[in-house]
Amino acid sequence: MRIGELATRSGVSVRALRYYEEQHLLSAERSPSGQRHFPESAVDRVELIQRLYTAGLSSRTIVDLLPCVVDGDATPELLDRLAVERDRVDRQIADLAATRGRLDSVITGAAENLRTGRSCREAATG
Amino acid sequence: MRIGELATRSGVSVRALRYYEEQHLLSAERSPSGQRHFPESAVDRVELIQRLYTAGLSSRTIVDLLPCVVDGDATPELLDRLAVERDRVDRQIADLAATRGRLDSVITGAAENLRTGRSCREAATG
DNA sequence: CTAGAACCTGACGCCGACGTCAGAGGCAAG
DNA sequence: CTTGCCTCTGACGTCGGCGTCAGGTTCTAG
Repeated sequence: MRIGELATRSGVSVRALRYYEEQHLLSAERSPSGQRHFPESAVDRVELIQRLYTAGLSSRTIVDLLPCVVDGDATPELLDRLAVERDRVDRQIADLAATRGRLDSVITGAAENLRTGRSCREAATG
Repeated sequence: MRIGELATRSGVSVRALRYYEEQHLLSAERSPSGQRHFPESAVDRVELIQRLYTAGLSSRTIVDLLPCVVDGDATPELLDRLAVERDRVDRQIADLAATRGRLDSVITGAAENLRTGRSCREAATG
């Protein structure tokens, strides 16, 4: 498929796809006129890339790990880097969970204050 | 305390602290000579700010929500924004958990391939 | 054949959370 | 007094993941 279709199907911009190719995250056949042609599998691959991006991995890291993630093909060194990233994601999740808890208790408390018709500040001074 | 001490105690750079003040995330008394002086409570506050940053909130959002988070003082509108952010964090956690699972199974699979002394690629071609 | 959509390659713009450098005070110790 | 560290205010630099514009080619529908 051409780049426009891949863009709509994977939900990312055409510009982003070109960027991914530039970063060697994605490869494409070229038609004689120079247009990119992607296989069906590119849709999944782009979604995977997005997933890794949102997990905080950089292009550099992703390009190193992708062969391993896609093919299951790894060296001990790659395995290490994968474990490092997984652990980072673990810490990130724990951190977010703590923040979520904090936000939640703030929401609960503030909602309670609203319901009882007074803020903590007012409660303190009055 | 002065800015250097706050920096070492909260684990962020002096530059970052000045930036936080500039963004109205932090306020400081000034000595006659212009040096900032922070109360003890600033340490916790900086850690809270860091927590919210790493949860993906922007300075703009944090500055709006901080009074609420710190004082429990909220309007219905603020409560909405808090809930929006909490839900975003929820989705982020779910997303990360999925990615973590993916990474983990890749690691397991690749480790298995290494242990059995062959890659998937080799397994496919031989 | 032609209009318009889709595609191409540069190349500059952007944004946020700082890093970093410059140049100039301030402050405790010997 | 001076040495040396801390602090100050600008102000420009950075980096990553694109957005966006320019100027040109290519594909497709009528």
